[in-house]
Amino acid sequence: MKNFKRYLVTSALPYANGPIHIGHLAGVYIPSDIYTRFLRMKGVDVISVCGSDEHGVPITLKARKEGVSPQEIVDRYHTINKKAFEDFGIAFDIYSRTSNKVHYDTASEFFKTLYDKGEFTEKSTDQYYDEEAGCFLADRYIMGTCPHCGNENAYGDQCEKCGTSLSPNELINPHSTVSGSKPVLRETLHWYLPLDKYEPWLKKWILEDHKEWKANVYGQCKSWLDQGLQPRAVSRDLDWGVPVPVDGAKGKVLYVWFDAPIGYISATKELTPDWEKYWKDKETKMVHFIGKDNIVFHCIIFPAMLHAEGSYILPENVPANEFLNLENDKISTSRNWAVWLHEYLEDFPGKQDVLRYALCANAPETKDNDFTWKDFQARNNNELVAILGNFVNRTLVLTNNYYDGKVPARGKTDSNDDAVLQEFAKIKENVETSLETYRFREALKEAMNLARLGNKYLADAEPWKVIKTDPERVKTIMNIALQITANLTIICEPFLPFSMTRLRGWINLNELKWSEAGKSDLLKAGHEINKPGLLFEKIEDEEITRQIDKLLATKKANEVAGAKTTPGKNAITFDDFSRIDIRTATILEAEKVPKTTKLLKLKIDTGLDIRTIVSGIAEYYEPDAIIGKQISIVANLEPRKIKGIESQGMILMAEDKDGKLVMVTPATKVSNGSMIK
RNA sequence: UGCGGGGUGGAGCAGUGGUAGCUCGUUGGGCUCAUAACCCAAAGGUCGGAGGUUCGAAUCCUUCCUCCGCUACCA
Repeated sequence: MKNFKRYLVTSALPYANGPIHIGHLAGVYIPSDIYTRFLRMKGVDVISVCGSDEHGVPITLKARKEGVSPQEIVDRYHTINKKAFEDFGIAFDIYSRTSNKVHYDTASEFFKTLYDKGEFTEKSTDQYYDEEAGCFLADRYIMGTCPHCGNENAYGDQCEKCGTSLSPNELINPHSTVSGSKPVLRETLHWYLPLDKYEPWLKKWILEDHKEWKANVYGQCKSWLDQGLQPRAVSRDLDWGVPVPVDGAKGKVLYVWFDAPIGYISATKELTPDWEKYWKDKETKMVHFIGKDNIVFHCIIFPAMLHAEGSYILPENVPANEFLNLENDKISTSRNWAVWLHEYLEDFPGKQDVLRYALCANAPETKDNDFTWKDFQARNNNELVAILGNFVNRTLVLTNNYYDGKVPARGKTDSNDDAVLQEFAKIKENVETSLETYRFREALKEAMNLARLGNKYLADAEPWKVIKTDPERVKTIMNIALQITANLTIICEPFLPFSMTRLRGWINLNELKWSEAGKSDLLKAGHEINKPGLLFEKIEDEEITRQIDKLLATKKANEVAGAKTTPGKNAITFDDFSRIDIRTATILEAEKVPKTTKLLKLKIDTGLDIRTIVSGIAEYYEPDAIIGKQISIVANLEPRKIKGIESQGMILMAEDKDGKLVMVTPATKVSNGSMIK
């Protein structure tokens, strides 16, 4: 493995439109923090940079909704998030932001360099413009009727009802979700980064030179590269962001994904005048910690930008994590389905390490994982308290009881003692190897093995028994137990910095370098220790129940909030209405359409005829259960082929606020083909 | 539809060709210094299904099922 002179660790810039939750922590910031702390302890030159990502459309929309300026929004969340990181001991050297001047200058200059080198291509396109709001609309902010399934709430990029991907101009009756008005097409000029041009270079750099990247990262990159890269726009029509530094580019800003990663550079600039040695010296190892949604940006687009610019180094590794779920459900900011850092600390003051431990032990390193409060409790009670806390406690209590808090001298060791002492170095080695290969879960488990070793040692040596027959021997035993404790303060420091600080206080030990780990004379004979407290406390069921109740309350609140009925539609004439042929019918046969989750193929009696209708209700109705049911249908809807089956009409369903579909059935049985009017 | 990542004892994970491991939980025993914590032992898996390659497969190939992503900058 290549030896580097210094390290540059970056952590994904959190988007400043909401607070930080446990998913962010588990996916990005805990691993990056452990990694950074480990490197610092090794005494290598390392800086860790992060900051708020403060541009982009969602922030402007949030601002518009609240009637404040975008700056106010980002100020709010920048402050909250910066504090949350500090509170959890996430040890960035700098937590910057992309709305500050250094960043504007850096991003602007970066763009200018590429522009001057002729790296960009320019292209004019027609895009939807919202005249009322005075802005261009991203695909996502246009809604309309899906041309395929008739869903009236299809987005400009995709219809969630039938799953087809769309482009905004396919939508029938498009309207802006910003103002509600009908958008118009307007021509606009943008700059593109020709990713296709860098494709061969990227292929070699990733697929050949970085086979060691994590499977999820490498696979994702390979998939993109194999499919062929397209030029990507680097500018947007928006008044919030870094202005495009080119004449005639008024009203245009750098697209967020272009400016955000440059935030790493500007943060470094803000931190140190020596920033260039971290970014431009081949002796620097750069590592990006991110979540899986960011893989493409950090592995393909940003490296392509850096490569095009020419003077920058590239990331050595991009250890992306998968996602963390919460109690079996996706974490969601908008649905408030999350554990927010600031709220956690209100409920569990001083227990940062417990969360750090639980999240690291259960980090989504290879696949999505689930965070449950029960698991959190078990990790705390069965591992932190029972194994680590307990070992420390029994060692310190015994030392205080037997030797009045003075470290006893070690006498002659027996073979078991020697075996234990030799384990130190092995454990240190294991932790180190795991950390260097970004396997944090494993590293943590290895670190805990030191405490396990300690417990076993005490159980085997039984000092509380031996003290009655051979007090000299006990001095050796306790000396060794204390050396294990001292080693713990080093080995566990990257993972549990708050607790290890307390532990060092109890044994009167300064923070030691990583290289001291593995030694068996960290505490000299006669060294005095203090009265210990409890390193970790048991978490009772009631506290866990309270958290779960809190989440259940959120779920309820969401349902109430979601209960808002869809806004009414524009008036139509009676003539419009009478053109629709709605009538009753009875289901004769029903079967699932193979290889689909939602579709049922139904044979129905409409009174006029027997016909086939394909309907997306399979998630709510079992085929067998609905045979014989009377329903309402639109009989004169243009036939459509769905999954190769011609569907002749549509079944009327009432859609509940949670998306649940319910049949519209006549209150009492009527003859098939009865008109509904 | 396609592509990427998963599917291993009750839970969470490791294991990429050679007798299936770890942590937690469970059961039994031991110990009593310790926050009923600790130590020992045991039970528990035909490694998502099917087919194939091989002397031999969780591990390679084919196919199917299933979860999560790639599509709302939400890590």
